[in-house]
Amino acid sequence: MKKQPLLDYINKHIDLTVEEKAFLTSKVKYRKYLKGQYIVQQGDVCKYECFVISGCTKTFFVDEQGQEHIVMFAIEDWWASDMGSYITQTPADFNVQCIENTEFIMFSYDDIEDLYREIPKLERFFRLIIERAFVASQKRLVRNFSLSAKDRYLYFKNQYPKIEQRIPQYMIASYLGITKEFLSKIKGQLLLE
Amino acid sequence: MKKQPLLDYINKHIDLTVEEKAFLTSKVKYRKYLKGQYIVQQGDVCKYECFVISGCTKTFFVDEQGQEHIVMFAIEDWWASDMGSYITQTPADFNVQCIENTEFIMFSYDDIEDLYREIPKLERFFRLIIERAFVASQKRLVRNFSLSAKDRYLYFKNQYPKIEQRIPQYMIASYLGITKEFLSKIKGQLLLE
DNA sequence: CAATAAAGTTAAACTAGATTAACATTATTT
DNA sequence: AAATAATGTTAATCTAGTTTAACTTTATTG
Repeated sequence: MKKQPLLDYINKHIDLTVEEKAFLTSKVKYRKYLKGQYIVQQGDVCKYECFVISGCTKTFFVDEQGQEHIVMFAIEDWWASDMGSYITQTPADFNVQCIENTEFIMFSYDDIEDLYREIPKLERFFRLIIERAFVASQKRLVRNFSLSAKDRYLYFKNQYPKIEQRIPQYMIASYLGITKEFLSKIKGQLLLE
Repeated sequence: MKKQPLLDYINKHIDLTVEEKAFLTSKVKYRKYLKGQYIVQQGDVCKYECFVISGCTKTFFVDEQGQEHIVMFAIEDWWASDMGSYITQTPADFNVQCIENTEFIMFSYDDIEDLYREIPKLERFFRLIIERAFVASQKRLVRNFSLSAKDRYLYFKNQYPKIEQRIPQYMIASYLGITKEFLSKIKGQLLLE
């Protein structure tokens, strides 16, 4: 069943009964998007938290100078959304776009409170997930302050070898907060070492 | 009662019964620290999530070159800890130090699961708190990528006027990810505008 | 398979912010 | 009130990373 990967993932954090699993799967929806399609657009209200079954997304925003900044990537077993927009139901700061054909399980804002009511354990589940996401975000902040562009690249390469392989280099540069030209230079330097 | 500010704060997010409030207050501890004292030290395991009743803390880490980087400040109604260390009970990346005499309500790691068991609503409470913290962290990441040092300073000044007033300038520079000399220059430039 | 678009490279000129170091001001302690 | 420590300023020099622009390589499409 298409929703199985979500159940497996949840199962790592909390135990659900058969009935709870049934209720959960009845309340979330499976959907496929094509490469290039948007899940959320800057300015729209984000209606879904999306669990990635397969494929890959980028979350980015476009600044006043028209420059694109990639905030995160999401692959299998990650979450994609503009959480700020989702939790407050206000216009999104970010875009979420599929950079491969991507399958999701989507948690609608309209249904999530029903889910929490029927399955209070999900509060714990999402607390655990978001705790980890917060910690990762803090650590990334720290790396951006304390590491050079080269070291940030090496960290990324080492930490997410799978992601590095399937994503164009200019997007990695954007994620690292540097220009594609400079990343190209860094890679050149690393080859000579 | 010293723990009242915590109850008021929690009350903004969830409703607790009289018994729940009693249980909660029995399980958390009030404590005062002096300016300069540490709540967590880099390398130690973080045992507490600390709610600030009064005073101010800085969360920072020291990099390999011995440079201090301030990750966040916490004043009244904020939380201070190394959440990464707390949730995984592994050595902390960060220090949390009081930069004023500071009063806390402390949630011990050893008691928190009891609290969740007795008061499941607290799972929701902490989920809501951490969602917001995560969103704030993401937005800060974005500002660091897309704004100049000057604009980051102006944002900080505008967003946290109370914090700016009570904290030495060199700490603000550290929080913004710039040197104290450069912040001084920025402030000089702003006076001429 | 030719044509076009997308992605990556190279190098010169430039800039935001760091570094260093000397000095000024403000708190704190004795 | 003098002495010391903490904080803040100024200016010259330096550097990591940007910008611009021309070019190359790799994918995609008609």
